[in-house]
Amino acid sequence: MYTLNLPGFDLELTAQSGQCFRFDKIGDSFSLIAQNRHLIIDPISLGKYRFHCSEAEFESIWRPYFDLDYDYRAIGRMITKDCEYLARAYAYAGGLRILRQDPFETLISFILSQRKSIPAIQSCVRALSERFGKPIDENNFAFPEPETLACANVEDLLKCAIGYRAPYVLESSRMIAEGKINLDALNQVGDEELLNQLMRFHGVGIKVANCVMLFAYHRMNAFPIDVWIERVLDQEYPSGFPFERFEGVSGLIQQYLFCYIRYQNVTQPL
DNA sequence: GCGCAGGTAATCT
DNA sequence: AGATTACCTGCG
Repeated sequence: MYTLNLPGFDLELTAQSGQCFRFDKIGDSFSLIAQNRHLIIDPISLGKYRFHCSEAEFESIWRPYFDLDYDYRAIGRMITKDCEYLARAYAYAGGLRILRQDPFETLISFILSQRKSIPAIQSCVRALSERFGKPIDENNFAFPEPETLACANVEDLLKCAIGYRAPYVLESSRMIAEGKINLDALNQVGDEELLNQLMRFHGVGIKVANCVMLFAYHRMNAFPIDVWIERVLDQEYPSGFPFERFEGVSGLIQQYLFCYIRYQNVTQPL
């Protein structure tokens, strides 16, 4: 157990932000499968958390995973009062952190995400892990390796309710297993090249590629545009969003806007 | 039974 | 280039 203060960090918001599909809320606590581990986190009070792991594990694994050393205050200073809508979004979602997730898991998860709700994506990812992943403990399974999915039968994949995305998952896994694309090597390339390389995967378009860039490669300027963000841009920025003003961190802005519009939709649905 | 949910690729014009 | 359409599956 390791309890500490992490001022400004909002675990609940981060867990339900849609960037990661392996959080479960159990009572007041959160269960997470990542890094080939299973982690329980108890919120104690505002900005204070108890991690069910050693201090050493927290510092070496989870502090980087939760991106706790990135300076999120800098972007807060960029969002001034004249930003109006964005300032409100930031007031709500400023505690969000961009997780540093595994590229393969992120790639496959977002290939699955098309035409699916978040709960449906979660259940698909869990099914894939239970069927093809390495057991971590009695009830929890790591996300499968590319080599395992590359050898899977289509029927077994279809049992995970992934439907027409099965060939996408299979082919992408094969490309990686065969070394046609090296996901680790992509850490070294620039944003534009990374986008192009990711879009070589069948089933990966501009939106999914940007999600992988932001959530797995921590490219803070990647700006995924889905139906929700499209609505925000249409309704709140009819004359265009000032991307130049947030050059380098527009992906974070996207996350604030995304969480805020979804929150509004939950609390006061149309 | 029908329409839609955090899209993509193929196939039009 | 831009618009249209089919597509697995689960849920209301």
